[in-house]
Amino acid sequence: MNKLIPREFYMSEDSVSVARNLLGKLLVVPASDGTRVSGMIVETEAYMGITDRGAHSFGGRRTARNEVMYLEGGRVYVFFVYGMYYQFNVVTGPAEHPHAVLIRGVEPVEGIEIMRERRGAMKDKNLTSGPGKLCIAMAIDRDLNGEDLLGSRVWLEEYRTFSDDEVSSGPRIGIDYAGEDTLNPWRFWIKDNIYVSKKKGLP
DNA sequence: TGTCCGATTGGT
DNA sequence: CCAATCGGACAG
Repeated sequence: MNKLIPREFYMSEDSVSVARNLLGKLLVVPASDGTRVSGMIVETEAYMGITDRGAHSFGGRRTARNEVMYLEGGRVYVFFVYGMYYQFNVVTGPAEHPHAVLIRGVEPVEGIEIMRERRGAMKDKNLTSGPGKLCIAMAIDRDLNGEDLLGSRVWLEEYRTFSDDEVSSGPRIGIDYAGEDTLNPWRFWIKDNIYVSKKKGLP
């Protein structure tokens, strides 16, 4: 067990497939005392580089914020948004190929008590069911930006796999400004899992 | 330097 | 439905 995901997994240029295959992987971010805090990935979105109007790297945009998107696959891209939330991404593909996969939901596996403390008086179903929520629960912030997923501060492990009939896909969330790219089915999630983020207004 | 707005969330 | 809350991107 505890099988580390190797570099090759992240190096694929097919970021949509990587997003699909990240489902079921275990995201591990040890607490400061070394305690394992982890969650199984249940929802992802692919951001497809310079041709994707929804991506920070659209049009070749390259700034201090998104610089790590241009590194080789297997790096962590963390950014801050809405004045209060962080978002955790996995960089994919070779260097100078600024694709990434946003992790939008995880199911708590280890260290759930620590997650509860970090999230305050929230019901368990709200601990990690959204990209901002899981960053709070797993103590992911700006400090992890650029970190290597083959290092010792944050990494992914094999955990379990899901067949295609257990997985759904559809348009990404919160990118209404992306024009013709808004409707691309680049979001993936595990059917019926309660840690998939809830879109406002849906059951 | 000034303005606009966001890969969200939680409460009304 | 909407406020919170502030850094990044870009215009000037």
